[in-house]
Amino acid sequence: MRAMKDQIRYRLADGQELALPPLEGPQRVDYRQWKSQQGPGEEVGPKVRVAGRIVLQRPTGKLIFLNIRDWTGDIQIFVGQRQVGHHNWQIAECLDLGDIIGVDGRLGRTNTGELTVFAEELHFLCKTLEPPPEKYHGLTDPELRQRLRYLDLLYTEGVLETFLKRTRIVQAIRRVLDEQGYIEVEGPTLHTIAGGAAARPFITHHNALDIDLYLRIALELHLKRLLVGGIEKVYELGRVYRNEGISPRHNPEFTMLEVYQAYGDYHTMMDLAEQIVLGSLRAIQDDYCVQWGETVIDFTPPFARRTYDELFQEHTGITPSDSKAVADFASRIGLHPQGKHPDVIKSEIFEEVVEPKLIGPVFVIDYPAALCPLTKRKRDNPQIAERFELFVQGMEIANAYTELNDPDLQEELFRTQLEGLPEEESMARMDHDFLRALRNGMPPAGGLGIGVDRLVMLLTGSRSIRDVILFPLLRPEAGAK
RNA sequence: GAGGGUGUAGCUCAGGCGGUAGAGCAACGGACUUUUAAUCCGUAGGUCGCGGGUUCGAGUCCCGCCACCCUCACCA
Repeated sequence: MRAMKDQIRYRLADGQELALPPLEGPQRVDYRQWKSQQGPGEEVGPKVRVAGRIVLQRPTGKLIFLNIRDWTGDIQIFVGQRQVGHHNWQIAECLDLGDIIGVDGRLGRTNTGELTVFAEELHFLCKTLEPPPEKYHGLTDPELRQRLRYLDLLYTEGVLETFLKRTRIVQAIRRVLDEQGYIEVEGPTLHTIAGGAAARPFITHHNALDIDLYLRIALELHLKRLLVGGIEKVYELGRVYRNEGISPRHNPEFTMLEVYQAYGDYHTMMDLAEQIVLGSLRAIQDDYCVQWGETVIDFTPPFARRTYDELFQEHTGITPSDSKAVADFASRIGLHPQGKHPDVIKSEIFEEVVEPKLIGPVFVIDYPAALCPLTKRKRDNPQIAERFELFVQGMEIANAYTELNDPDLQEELFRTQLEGLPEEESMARMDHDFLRALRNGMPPAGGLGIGVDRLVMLLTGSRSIRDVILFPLLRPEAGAK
Protein backbone atom coordinates (compact mmCIF):
# COMPACT_ATOMS: atom_id res chain seq x y z
CA MET A 1 0.00 0.00 0.00
CA ARG A 2 2.21 2.73 -1.34
CA ALA A 3 -0.26 5.51 -0.64
CA MET A 4 -0.59 4.76 3.04
CA LYS A 5 3.15 4.42 3.44
CA ASP A 6 3.66 7.84 1.90
CA GLN A 7 0.96 9.18 4.13
CA ILE A 8 2.76 7.89 7.18
CA ARG A 9 5.94 9.63 6.10
CA TYR A 10 3.98 12.78 5.35
CA ARG A 11 2.32 12.78 8.72
CA LEU A 12 5.62 12.19 10.44
CA ALA A 13 7.19 15.02 8.55
CA ASP A 14 4.28 17.15 9.63
CA GLY A 15 5.09 16.42 13.25
CA GLN A 16 1.69 14.98 13.95
CA GLU A 17 1.11 12.47 16.67
CA LEU A 18 1.07 8.96 15.32
CA ALA A 19 1.77 7.01 18.44
CA LEU A 20 -1.08 5.85 20.62
CA PRO A 21 -1.38 7.02 24.18
CA PRO A 22 0.80 4.97 26.54
CA LEU A 23 -0.26 1.37 26.30
CA GLU A 24 -1.95 0.08 29.41
CA GLY A 25 -1.56 -3.57 28.61
CA PRO A 26 -3.25 -6.62 30.07
CA GLN A 27 -1.30 -8.33 32.83
CA ARG A 28 2.29 -9.03 32.04
CA VAL A 29 2.93 -12.52 30.85
CA ASP A 30 6.06 -14.42 31.74
CA TYR A 31 6.90 -15.84 28.33
CA ARG A 32 9.50 -18.24 29.63
CA GLN A 33 7.20 -19.76 32.19
CA TRP A 34 4.33 -20.01 29.74
CA LYS A 35 6.65 -21.40 27.08
CA SER A 36 7.92 -24.14 29.37
CA GLN A 37 4.36 -25.23 30.06
CA GLN A 38 3.27 -25.49 26.45
CA GLY A 39 4.05 -27.93 23.71
CA PRO A 40 4.13 -27.46 19.94
CA GLY A 41 0.77 -27.04 18.31
CA GLU A 42 -0.74 -25.17 21.22
CA GLU A 43 -2.78 -22.36 19.69
CA VAL A 44 -4.73 -20.63 22.39
CA GLY A 45 -2.53 -18.70 24.75
CA PRO A 46 -3.10 -15.71 26.98
CA LYS A 47 -3.92 -12.31 25.54
CA VAL A 48 -0.81 -10.18 25.40
CA ARG A 49 0.32 -6.74 24.33
CA VAL A 50 3.87 -6.32 23.10
CA ALA A 51 5.89 -3.57 21.49
CA GLY A 52 9.22 -3.50 19.75
CA ARG A 53 11.28 -2.82 16.70
CA ILE A 54 10.85 -4.91 13.56
CA VAL A 55 14.12 -6.77 12.94
CA LEU A 56 12.93 -9.40 10.45
CA GLN A 57 10.03 -9.54 8.07
CA ARG A 58 8.75 -12.56 6.12
CA PRO A 59 5.74 -11.79 3.99
CA THR A 60 4.19 -14.87 2.40
CA GLY A 61 1.25 -13.46 0.51
CA LYS A 62 -1.74 -12.90 2.73
CA LEU A 63 0.40 -13.69 5.74
CA ILE A 64 3.27 -11.76 7.31
CA PHE A 65 5.68 -13.01 9.92
CA LEU A 66 7.52 -10.32 11.85
CA ASN A 67 10.22 -10.61 14.44
CA ILE A 68 10.15 -7.70 16.83
CA ARG A 69 12.82 -6.91 19.40
CA ASP A 70 12.77 -5.15 22.73
CA TRP A 71 15.52 -5.12 25.34
CA THR A 72 14.46 -8.48 26.69
CA GLY A 73 14.79 -10.25 23.35
CA ASP A 74 12.90 -11.10 20.17
CA ILE A 75 9.47 -12.55 19.59
CA GLN A 76 7.68 -13.57 16.41
CA ILE A 77 4.43 -11.90 15.35
CA PHE A 78 1.94 -13.64 13.08
CA VAL A 79 -0.20 -11.31 10.98
CA GLY A 80 -2.87 -12.93 8.80
CA GLN A 81 -4.91 -10.80 6.39
CA ARG A 82 -8.13 -12.61 7.23
CA GLN A 83 -7.36 -12.72 10.96
CA VAL A 84 -6.61 -9.02 11.52
CA GLY A 85 -9.08 -7.39 9.15
CA HIS A 86 -8.72 -4.68 6.54
CA HIS A 87 -7.41 -1.77 8.59
CA ASN A 88 -4.69 -3.73 10.39
CA TRP A 89 -3.66 -5.39 7.16
CA GLN A 90 -3.17 -1.98 5.58
CA ILE A 91 -0.87 -1.04 8.45
CA ALA A 92 1.00 -4.33 8.13
CA GLU A 93 1.68 -3.74 4.45
CA CYS A 94 3.33 -0.40 5.24
CA LEU A 95 5.79 -1.80 7.75
CA ASP A 96 9.53 -1.61 7.14
CA LEU A 97 12.46 -3.11 8.96
CA GLY A 98 13.33 -0.84 11.85
CA ASP A 99 9.80 0.45 12.44
CA ILE A 100 8.44 0.27 15.97
CA ILE A 101 5.04 -1.29 16.45
CA GLY A 102 2.71 -2.41 19.18
CA VAL A 103 0.73 -5.63 18.89
CA ASP A 104 -2.31 -6.94 20.70
CA GLY A 105 -2.88 -10.62 20.26
CA ARG A 106 -2.76 -14.07 21.71
CA LEU A 107 0.39 -15.90 22.60
CA GLY A 108 0.67 -19.24 20.89
CA ARG A 109 2.76 -21.52 18.77
CA THR A 110 2.98 -21.93 15.04
CA ASN A 111 3.02 -25.31 13.33
CA THR A 112 6.76 -25.42 13.73
CA GLY A 113 6.50 -24.74 17.44
CA GLU A 114 7.78 -21.16 17.38
CA LEU A 115 6.50 -19.00 20.21
CA THR A 116 4.41 -16.33 18.49
CA VAL A 117 2.01 -13.52 19.14
CA PHE A 118 -0.97 -14.03 16.81
CA ALA A 119 -1.86 -10.43 16.07
CA GLU A 120 -5.37 -9.14 16.49
CA GLU A 121 -4.58 -5.44 16.50
CA LEU A 122 -1.53 -3.57 15.19
CA HIS A 123 -0.45 -0.16 16.50
CA PHE A 124 1.97 1.82 14.39
CA LEU A 125 4.27 3.57 16.88
CA CYS A 126 7.25 4.95 14.98
CA LYS A 127 8.68 5.05 11.47
CA THR A 128 12.37 4.58 10.81
CA LEU A 129 13.62 6.55 7.84
CA GLU A 130 17.17 5.18 7.63
CA PRO A 131 17.79 1.68 6.27
CA PRO A 132 18.83 -0.73 9.02
CA PRO A 133 22.12 -2.67 8.88
CA GLU A 134 22.32 -5.96 7.01
CA LYS A 135 19.93 -8.31 8.74
CA TYR A 136 22.32 -11.21 9.17
CA HIS A 137 25.80 -9.72 9.58
CA GLY A 138 24.64 -6.57 11.33
CA LEU A 139 27.15 -3.76 11.83
CA THR A 140 30.74 -4.95 11.86
CA ASP A 141 32.69 -1.86 10.83
CA PRO A 142 34.24 -0.78 14.15
CA GLU A 143 33.97 2.88 13.25
CA LEU A 144 30.27 2.67 12.47
CA ARG A 145 29.68 0.62 15.60
CA GLN A 146 31.07 3.47 17.69
CA ARG A 147 29.62 6.38 15.77
CA LEU A 148 26.17 4.78 15.50
CA ARG A 149 26.15 3.18 18.92
CA TYR A 150 22.35 3.08 18.97
CA LEU A 151 22.43 0.73 15.98
CA ASP A 152 25.24 -1.28 17.55
CA LEU A 153 23.09 -1.72 20.67
CA LEU A 154 20.13 -2.81 18.59
CA TYR A 155 21.77 -5.03 16.02
CA THR A 156 25.11 -6.36 17.30
CA GLU A 157 24.73 -9.41 19.45
CA GLY A 158 25.91 -9.04 23.03
CA VAL A 159 26.42 -5.27 22.98
CA LEU A 160 23.31 -4.33 24.92
CA GLU A 161 24.01 -7.21 27.30
CA THR A 162 27.51 -5.95 28.02
CA PHE A 163 26.30 -2.45 28.82
CA LEU A 164 23.51 -3.75 31.04
CA LYS A 165 26.17 -5.79 32.83
CA ARG A 166 28.24 -2.67 33.25
CA THR A 167 25.34 -1.02 35.02
CA ARG A 168 24.88 -4.01 37.31
CA ILE A 169 28.60 -4.03 38.13
CA VAL A 170 28.53 -0.35 39.07
CA GLN A 171 25.45 -0.96 41.20
CA ALA A 172 27.22 -3.89 42.89
CA ILE A 173 30.30 -1.79 43.67
CA ARG A 174 28.11 0.78 45.39
CA ARG A 175 26.19 -1.94 47.22
CA VAL A 176 29.35 -3.55 48.63
CA LEU A 177 30.66 -0.19 49.82
CA ASP A 178 27.35 1.08 51.16
CA GLU A 179 26.77 -2.12 53.11
CA GLN A 180 30.09 -1.62 54.83
CA GLY A 181 29.30 1.92 55.82
CA TYR A 182 31.32 3.82 53.24
CA ILE A 183 29.86 7.21 52.30
CA GLU A 184 29.66 8.27 48.67
CA VAL A 185 30.56 11.89 47.97
CA GLU A 186 30.89 14.12 44.94
CA GLY A 187 34.09 16.10 44.70
CA PRO A 188 34.81 18.91 42.28
CA THR A 189 35.66 17.98 38.71
CA LEU A 190 37.14 21.40 37.99
CA HIS A 191 40.45 21.68 39.79
CA THR A 192 42.80 24.61 40.16
CA ILE A 193 45.66 22.12 40.35
CA ALA A 194 45.40 18.77 38.58
CA GLY A 195 46.79 16.54 41.30
CA GLY A 196 46.62 13.02 42.66
CA ALA A 197 48.23 11.41 39.63
CA ALA A 198 50.81 12.16 36.99
CA ALA A 199 48.93 12.75 33.76
CA ARG A 200 48.39 15.65 31.40
CA PRO A 201 45.10 17.37 32.19
CA PHE A 202 42.48 18.98 30.01
CA ILE A 203 42.51 22.73 30.46
CA THR A 204 39.51 25.02 30.54
CA HIS A 205 38.83 28.56 31.63
CA HIS A 206 36.49 30.22 34.07
CA ASN A 207 35.52 33.62 32.76
CA ALA A 208 34.20 35.35 35.87
CA LEU A 209 37.27 34.48 37.94
CA ASP A 210 39.51 34.69 34.87
CA ILE A 211 41.51 31.61 35.83
CA ASP A 212 42.46 28.44 34.02
CA LEU A 213 40.99 25.30 35.49
CA TYR A 214 41.79 21.64 34.94
CA LEU A 215 39.45 18.72 34.59
CA ARG A 216 40.36 16.32 37.37
CA ILE A 217 42.83 13.54 36.65
CA ALA A 218 42.17 11.76 39.95
CA LEU A 219 39.83 11.81 42.90
CA GLU A 220 42.44 11.41 45.59
CA LEU A 221 43.32 14.78 47.05
CA HIS A 222 39.79 15.93 47.80
CA LEU A 223 38.82 12.62 49.35
CA LYS A 224 41.84 12.92 51.62
CA ARG A 225 40.72 16.39 52.64
CA LEU A 226 37.50 14.71 53.74
CA LEU A 227 39.51 12.24 55.84
CA VAL A 228 41.01 15.28 57.56
CA GLY A 229 37.44 16.52 58.00
CA GLY A 230 36.48 13.38 59.90
CA ILE A 231 34.60 11.49 57.20
CA GLU A 232 36.17 8.17 58.04
CA LYS A 233 34.94 5.84 55.32
CA VAL A 234 34.50 7.66 52.06
CA TYR A 235 34.44 6.96 48.35
CA GLU A 236 33.77 8.56 45.02
CA LEU A 237 32.87 6.73 41.84
CA GLY A 238 33.13 9.06 38.91
CA ARG A 239 34.66 10.29 35.74
CA VAL A 240 38.24 11.49 35.46
CA TYR A 241 39.93 12.99 32.42
CA ARG A 242 43.43 12.51 31.11
CA ASN A 243 44.73 14.26 28.04
CA GLU A 244 46.74 11.31 26.79
CA GLY A 245 46.73 8.83 23.94
CA ILE A 246 43.82 6.63 22.99
CA SER A 247 44.23 2.87 22.85
CA PRO A 248 42.26 -0.33 23.42
CA ARG A 249 42.87 0.25 27.13
CA HIS A 250 42.73 4.05 27.28
CA ASN A 251 39.92 6.53 26.75
CA PRO A 252 40.45 10.23 27.56
CA GLU A 253 37.60 10.09 30.04
CA PHE A 254 37.12 7.04 32.15
CA THR A 255 35.51 5.95 35.40
CA MET A 256 37.45 5.61 38.61
CA LEU A 257 36.60 4.39 42.03
CA GLU A 258 38.62 5.67 44.95
CA VAL A 259 37.96 4.54 48.52
CA TYR A 260 39.56 5.77 51.74
CA GLN A 261 39.23 4.38 55.21
CA ALA A 262 40.58 6.12 58.27
CA TYR A 263 42.57 3.84 60.58
CA GLY A 264 42.71 1.23 57.86
CA ASP A 265 45.75 0.13 55.90
CA TYR A 266 46.51 -1.67 52.66
CA HIS A 267 45.42 -5.00 54.14
CA THR A 268 41.98 -3.53 54.83
CA MET A 269 41.90 -2.37 51.23
CA MET A 270 42.98 -5.76 49.90
CA ASP A 271 40.02 -7.46 51.56
CA LEU A 272 37.75 -4.73 50.26
CA ALA A 273 39.10 -4.95 46.71
CA GLU A 274 38.46 -8.68 46.66
CA GLN A 275 34.91 -8.15 47.89
CA ILE A 276 34.27 -5.51 45.26
CA VAL A 277 35.51 -7.72 42.44
CA LEU A 278 33.55 -10.73 43.68
CA GLY A 279 30.42 -8.66 44.35
CA SER A 280 30.64 -7.30 40.80
CA LEU A 281 31.09 -10.76 39.35
CA ARG A 282 28.15 -12.12 41.31
CA ALA A 283 26.00 -9.31 39.99
CA ILE A 284 26.35 -10.60 36.43
CA GLN A 285 26.84 -14.35 36.72
CA ASP A 286 26.67 -17.32 39.08
CA ASP A 287 30.10 -18.87 38.76
CA TYR A 288 33.67 -17.65 39.18
CA CYS A 289 34.98 -18.26 35.67
CA VAL A 290 35.07 -15.67 32.90
CA GLN A 291 35.92 -16.41 29.28
CA TRP A 292 38.77 -14.16 28.14
CA GLY A 293 39.71 -14.71 24.52
CA GLU A 294 41.01 -18.23 24.32
CA THR A 295 41.55 -18.56 28.05
CA VAL A 296 39.41 -18.63 31.15
CA ILE A 297 39.96 -16.38 34.16
CA ASP A 298 39.19 -18.07 37.45
CA PHE A 299 38.11 -15.59 40.14
CA THR A 300 37.59 -18.23 42.83
CA PRO A 301 38.61 -16.62 46.14
CA PRO A 302 40.83 -16.05 47.92
CA PHE A 303 43.00 -14.27 45.36
CA ALA A 304 46.73 -15.04 45.55
CA ARG A 305 48.84 -12.56 47.52
CA ARG A 306 52.50 -12.42 46.49
CA THR A 307 55.21 -9.93 47.33
CA TYR A 308 56.82 -7.88 44.63
CA ASP A 309 60.28 -9.32 45.34
CA GLU A 310 58.99 -12.91 45.39
CA LEU A 311 57.45 -12.52 41.95
CA PHE A 312 60.50 -10.68 40.67
CA GLN A 313 62.79 -13.51 41.74
CA GLU A 314 60.44 -16.18 40.44
CA HIS A 315 60.18 -14.75 36.93
CA THR A 316 63.74 -13.45 36.49
CA GLY A 317 65.76 -15.82 38.65
CA ILE A 318 67.56 -12.83 40.08
CA THR A 319 67.87 -11.78 43.70
CA PRO A 320 66.04 -8.44 43.82
CA SER A 321 68.50 -6.94 46.30
CA ASP A 322 71.50 -7.68 44.04
CA SER A 323 71.46 -4.40 42.16
CA LYS A 324 74.36 -5.33 39.89
CA ALA A 325 72.62 -8.52 38.73
CA VAL A 326 69.42 -6.54 38.25
CA ALA A 327 71.18 -3.93 36.10
CA ASP A 328 72.88 -6.66 34.04
CA PHE A 329 69.55 -8.37 33.47
CA ALA A 330 68.02 -5.07 32.39
CA SER A 331 70.75 -4.54 29.79
CA ARG A 332 70.31 -8.07 28.54
CA ILE A 333 66.61 -7.55 27.77
CA GLY A 334 67.27 -4.25 26.00
CA LEU A 335 66.53 -1.77 28.79
CA HIS A 336 68.93 1.04 29.62
CA PRO A 337 69.70 0.98 33.33
CA GLN A 338 72.48 3.60 33.27
CA GLY A 339 72.01 6.34 35.82
CA LYS A 340 68.66 5.08 37.08
CA HIS A 341 67.66 4.40 40.64
CA PRO A 342 67.88 0.62 41.35
CA ASP A 343 64.17 0.53 42.23
CA VAL A 344 63.32 2.15 38.91
CA ILE A 345 65.35 -0.45 37.03
CA LYS A 346 63.60 -3.17 38.97
CA SER A 347 60.23 -1.69 38.12
CA GLU A 348 61.06 -1.51 34.41
CA ILE A 349 62.00 -5.17 34.45
CA PHE A 350 58.90 -5.97 36.47
CA GLU A 351 56.64 -4.27 33.93
CA GLU A 352 58.42 -5.90 31.03
CA VAL A 353 58.88 -9.43 32.33
CA VAL A 354 56.61 -10.07 35.29
CA GLU A 355 53.36 -8.18 34.66
CA PRO A 356 52.45 -9.95 31.41
CA LYS A 357 52.71 -13.24 33.31
CA LEU A 358 50.32 -12.15 36.04
CA ILE A 359 47.28 -13.94 34.70
CA GLY A 360 45.83 -13.73 38.15
CA PRO A 361 43.89 -12.57 39.85
CA VAL A 362 46.87 -11.84 42.09
CA PHE A 363 47.62 -9.14 44.62
CA VAL A 364 51.18 -7.92 44.21
CA ILE A 365 52.18 -6.48 47.56
CA ASP A 366 55.07 -4.53 49.14
CA TYR A 367 56.47 -2.34 46.38
CA PRO A 368 59.90 -0.70 46.45
CA ALA A 369 59.49 2.58 48.32
CA ALA A 370 61.06 4.77 45.65
CA LEU A 371 58.21 4.01 43.28
CA CYS A 372 55.48 5.09 45.64
CA PRO A 373 55.61 8.74 46.68
CA LEU A 374 52.15 8.82 48.26
CA THR A 375 52.62 5.65 50.27
CA LYS A 376 53.61 5.01 53.82
CA ARG A 377 56.71 2.93 54.34
CA LYS A 378 56.66 -0.30 56.30
CA ARG A 379 57.34 0.39 59.94
CA ASP A 380 60.09 -2.24 60.09
CA ASN A 381 61.54 -1.63 56.62
CA PRO A 382 61.63 1.88 55.11
CA GLN A 383 62.74 0.44 51.76
CA ILE A 384 59.33 -1.12 51.29
CA ALA A 385 56.07 0.73 50.68
CA GLU A 386 52.76 -0.55 51.97
CA ARG A 387 51.16 -0.83 48.57
CA PHE A 388 49.47 -3.45 46.45
CA GLU A 389 48.24 -3.72 42.92
CA LEU A 390 45.70 -6.28 41.77
CA PHE A 391 46.59 -7.83 38.43
CA VAL A 392 44.41 -9.88 36.14
CA GLN A 393 45.53 -10.88 32.65
CA GLY A 394 48.55 -8.61 32.99
CA MET A 395 46.22 -5.66 33.52
CA GLU A 396 46.33 -3.50 36.61
CA ILE A 397 42.82 -3.45 38.05
CA ALA A 398 43.33 -1.98 41.49
CA ASN A 399 46.01 0.03 43.22
CA ALA A 400 46.10 0.64 46.96
CA TYR A 401 48.27 2.17 49.64
CA THR A 402 48.57 2.75 53.24
CA GLU A 403 48.34 6.48 52.70
CA LEU A 404 51.10 8.91 53.54
CA ASN A 405 49.87 11.42 56.13
CA ASP A 406 53.08 13.24 57.01
CA PRO A 407 52.75 16.77 55.53
CA ASP A 408 56.50 17.49 55.54
CA LEU A 409 57.39 14.26 53.79
CA GLN A 410 54.54 14.81 51.37
CA GLU A 411 55.83 18.27 50.49
CA GLU A 412 59.31 16.91 49.92
CA LEU A 413 57.96 14.19 47.64
CA PHE A 414 55.88 16.70 45.69
CA ARG A 415 59.03 18.74 45.23
CA THR A 416 61.15 15.88 43.90
CA GLN A 417 58.28 14.79 41.69
CA LEU A 418 58.01 18.27 40.18
CA GLU A 419 61.74 18.59 39.64
CA GLY A 420 61.80 15.91 37.01
CA LEU A 421 59.04 17.42 34.93
CA PRO A 422 59.70 19.37 31.75
CA GLU A 423 58.62 23.01 31.70
CA GLU A 424 55.41 22.45 29.74
CA GLU A 425 54.16 19.96 32.30
CA SER A 426 54.94 21.99 35.36
CA MET A 427 51.33 23.04 35.33
CA ALA A 428 51.43 20.41 38.01
CA ARG A 429 52.15 22.90 40.74
CA MET A 430 52.84 22.41 44.39
CA ASP A 431 49.46 21.88 46.01
CA HIS A 432 49.80 24.09 49.07
CA ASP A 433 46.11 23.88 49.82
CA PHE A 434 46.35 20.10 50.12
CA LEU A 435 49.48 20.34 52.28
CA ARG A 436 47.65 22.72 54.60
CA ALA A 437 44.93 20.12 54.96
CA LEU A 438 47.51 17.48 55.86
CA ARG A 439 49.04 19.79 58.45
CA ASN A 440 45.67 19.79 60.17
CA GLY A 441 46.08 16.06 60.72
CA MET A 442 44.89 13.29 58.44
CA PRO A 443 44.28 10.05 60.27
CA PRO A 444 46.30 7.06 59.09
CA ALA A 445 44.28 5.46 56.33
CA GLY A 446 44.09 2.86 53.65
CA GLY A 447 43.23 4.00 50.15
CA LEU A 448 42.10 2.02 47.11
CA GLY A 449 41.67 2.94 43.47
CA ILE A 450 39.93 0.79 40.87
CA GLY A 451 39.68 1.42 37.15
CA VAL A 452 36.01 0.63 36.68
CA ASP A 453 36.14 0.38 32.88
CA ARG A 454 38.93 -2.17 33.02
CA LEU A 455 37.15 -4.15 35.70
CA VAL A 456 34.07 -4.23 33.47
CA MET A 457 36.25 -5.29 30.53
CA LEU A 458 37.61 -8.23 32.45
CA LEU A 459 34.34 -9.37 33.92
CA THR A 460 32.53 -9.17 30.58
CA GLY A 461 35.35 -10.58 28.47
CA SER A 462 35.66 -7.37 26.43
CA ARG A 463 38.99 -6.88 24.70
CA SER A 464 38.71 -3.12 24.15
CA ILE A 465 37.75 -0.33 26.53
CA ARG A 466 35.55 1.01 23.72
CA ASP A 467 33.37 -2.05 24.13
CA VAL A 468 32.45 -0.96 27.66
CA ILE A 469 32.16 2.80 27.11
CA LEU A 470 28.93 3.76 25.38
CA PHE A 471 30.32 6.77 23.57
CA PRO A 472 34.12 6.59 23.36
CA LEU A 473 35.91 9.66 22.05
CA LEU A 474 36.16 9.72 18.25
CA ARG A 475 37.45 12.28 15.88
CA PRO A 476 34.51 14.26 14.50
CA GLU A 477 33.36 13.12 11.10
CA ALA A 478 34.64 15.16 8.20
CA GLY A 479 31.83 17.31 6.88
CA ALA A 480 29.75 16.81 10.01
CA LYS A 481 27.74 19.83 11.00
C1' G B 1 54.37 10.62 17.58
C1' A B 2 56.51 5.62 14.83
C1' G B 3 55.36 1.05 12.22
C1' G B 4 51.67 -2.30 10.02
C1' G B 5 46.58 -3.05 8.11
C1' U B 6 41.83 -1.46 6.15
C1' G B 7 38.63 2.02 3.19
C1' U B 8 34.25 -0.49 -3.43
C1' A B 9 26.05 0.38 -3.36
C1' G B 10 22.34 2.09 2.88
C1' C B 11 24.71 -2.74 5.22
C1' U B 12 28.04 -7.36 4.66
C1' C B 13 31.62 -8.35 1.08
C1' A B 14 34.01 -10.11 -4.14
C1' G B 15 36.92 -7.69 -7.86
C1' G B 16 43.93 -12.59 -11.12
C1' C B 17 48.85 -9.52 -15.26
C1' G B 18 45.91 -2.12 -15.68
C1' G B 19 40.93 -2.91 -20.30
C1' U B 20 35.83 0.94 -18.41
C1' A B 21 31.74 -2.02 -11.69
C1' G B 22 29.86 -7.35 -9.18
C1' A B 23 27.03 -10.59 -5.42
C1' G B 24 23.94 -11.17 -1.09
C1' C B 25 20.89 -8.37 2.21
C1' A B 26 17.96 -3.80 2.38
C1' A B 27 14.74 -0.73 -1.21
C1' C B 28 11.01 -0.71 -5.36
C1' G B 29 7.18 -3.82 -8.65
C1' G B 30 4.95 -8.79 -8.89
C1' A B 31 3.59 -14.28 -6.93
C1' C B 32 2.67 -16.95 -2.42
C1' U B 33 -2.20 -18.08 4.51
C1' U B 34 2.60 -21.41 8.96
C1' U B 35 7.53 -18.59 7.73
C1' U B 36 12.54 -18.87 10.54
C1' A B 37 18.75 -14.91 7.36
C1' A B 38 11.49 -17.42 3.99
C1' U B 39 11.46 -18.53 -1.36
C1' C B 40 10.72 -17.24 -6.63
C1' C B 41 10.49 -13.50 -10.99
C1' G B 42 11.69 -8.47 -12.23
C1' U B 43 13.53 -3.05 -11.37
C1' A B 44 16.56 0.55 -9.53
C1' G B 45 20.89 1.75 -6.86
C1' G B 46 28.35 3.77 -7.47
C1' U B 47 32.79 10.80 -7.05
C1' C B 48 35.61 2.60 -5.97
C1' G B 49 37.88 7.54 1.25
C1' C B 50 39.98 12.57 -0.83
C1' G B 51 43.74 15.01 -4.11
C1' G B 52 47.61 14.64 -7.52
C1' G B 53 50.73 11.56 -10.95
C1' U B 54 52.17 7.49 -14.59
C1' U B 55 49.40 5.39 -18.85
C1' C B 56 45.92 5.19 -25.00
C1' G B 57 43.31 3.44 -20.57
C1' A B 58 43.64 3.28 -13.09
C1' G B 59 39.10 0.25 -8.16
C1' U B 60 43.95 -2.01 -9.59
C1' C B 61 50.54 1.03 -10.19
C1' C B 62 53.19 5.63 -7.78
C1' C B 63 53.07 10.12 -4.38
C1' G B 64 50.48 13.11 -0.76
C1' C B 65 46.39 13.62 2.57
C1' C B 66 42.04 11.88 5.66
C1' A B 67 39.43 8.32 8.78
C1' C B 68 39.27 3.78 11.38
C1' C B 69 41.71 -0.85 13.41
C1' C B 70 46.23 -3.24 15.49
C1' U B 71 51.29 -2.89 17.69
C1' C B 72 54.64 0.45 20.08
C1' A B 73 55.52 5.22 22.64
C1' C B 74 52.98 8.75 26.29
C1' C B 75 49.38 7.18 30.32
C1' A B 76 53.58 6.48 38.31
